[in-house]
Amino acid sequence: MSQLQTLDRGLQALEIIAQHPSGISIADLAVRLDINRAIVYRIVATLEANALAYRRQEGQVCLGGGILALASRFEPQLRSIAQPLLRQLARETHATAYLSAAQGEECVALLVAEPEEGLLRVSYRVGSRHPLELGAAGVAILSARPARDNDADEVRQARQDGFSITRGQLQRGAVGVASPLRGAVQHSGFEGSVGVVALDDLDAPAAAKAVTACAQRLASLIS
Amino acid sequence: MSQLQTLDRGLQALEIIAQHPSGISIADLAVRLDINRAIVYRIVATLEANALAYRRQEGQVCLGGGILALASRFEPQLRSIAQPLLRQLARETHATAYLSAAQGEECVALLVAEPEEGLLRVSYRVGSRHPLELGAAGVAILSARPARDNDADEVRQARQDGFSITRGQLQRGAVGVASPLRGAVQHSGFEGSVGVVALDDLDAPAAAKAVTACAQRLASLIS
DNA sequence: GTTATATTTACTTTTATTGAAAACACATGT
DNA sequence: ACATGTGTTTTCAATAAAAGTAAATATAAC
Repeated sequence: MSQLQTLDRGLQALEIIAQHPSGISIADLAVRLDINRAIVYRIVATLEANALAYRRQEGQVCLGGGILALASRFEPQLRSIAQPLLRQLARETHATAYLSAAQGEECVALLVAEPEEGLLRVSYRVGSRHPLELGAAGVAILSARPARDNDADEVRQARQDGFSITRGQLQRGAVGVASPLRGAVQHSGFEGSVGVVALDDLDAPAAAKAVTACAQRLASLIS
Repeated sequence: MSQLQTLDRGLQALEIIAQHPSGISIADLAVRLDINRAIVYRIVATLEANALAYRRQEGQVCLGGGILALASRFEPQLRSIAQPLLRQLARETHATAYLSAAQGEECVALLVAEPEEGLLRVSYRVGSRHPLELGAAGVAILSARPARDNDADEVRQARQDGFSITRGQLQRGAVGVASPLRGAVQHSGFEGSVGVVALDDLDAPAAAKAVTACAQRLASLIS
């Protein structure tokens, strides 16, 4: 399964540019990518031609508006419906709430809402990926699939309970609770779960209740 | 100003994938890009590795969650504040409302809100680009810059009025009204404008009033 | 003016990419 | 079991594309 170096570098560059809201210089970009400056000029020119980057007067390279054009094609209805529910869930549980989806063999965080209060909070970045087997979100998704012989115990348990709880799988000292989106959505091929993540102080039973309720609510809204 | 073919093809592929919410087959993608299937496999593999695409069981290539990770870095506060204002503006004027920004020498549509009612509506796609000199949005942005000798008449006029009106510059039979974001935002290096676009039946004076009010409101909110 | 820095261009070397073909996997039907 | 078709991966030689160096050209800073 070979990949394309040039494309990969370009996408990495895009990622780095995105990490710098006020822009990054070509020179710095070259350092971060560990490649020749001349190459970076060509990469940026190509990104620019596709509206994914642009340059300020000072020469800083910034993320371009084209990225919104792409993102706006991504489940827009889902986002606008889910975001307020997640905010509410974050408030209720005093924890970081998220919506994740299965993509291939991985679990990707699509939307995140952080609680307003609280000194410490576990931040879970949009776009984070990890294997489906790891973490509450992925386990919840697996538990919504038909039972298989090689299912992990956690998955079986989650299938019974309607939600999954994992501790420290993705991050030491973090607890995650998640519940899958069931019903009509599933049949459309979308596999997702709603969950929260917090430090060990999470009131797990209460969170489980809130999370499953939120998942059911969301599933019914998008059916 | 040379570009990189491989990167360009990859980005084109991404764009095409985004246009197909339910996914597109590798074969179709190869046809659309007019390149060998084997290459497309490599492109998709690379996009996949960067979470910008993923494949369903049936093999359809879909837009990946990584795109949200990138987009979430793009002026998130701006978007959440501006979107409701635009919706309101669209309702008031019965026209398609938008927020645009200057990126290099081009004007890019960042956010769009379409009026709910109305049979015909001019749709303006997020991510659309055109020269700053063309269209109400770009003219409005230029009018917020310091006066220059080679400014077009439209720009001078807009600088006086506080808003710009153009007819049929981007699309025959379409009228655009836009007003620049002034104040603190400007000094942060962001150059933007709020506007509406509609068919010739637009009540231009009323729209101009609503648009300038919206621009001022938005500018004050994000200062 | 000088110096420094950023950007583009020119050009050679190298190598990643291409594209065709073949091998492979995996269904579906005969 | 065998053929047929589709989708996917791999192999491999030819080549175009990209890399990287250096030089040329801006552009700004002093």
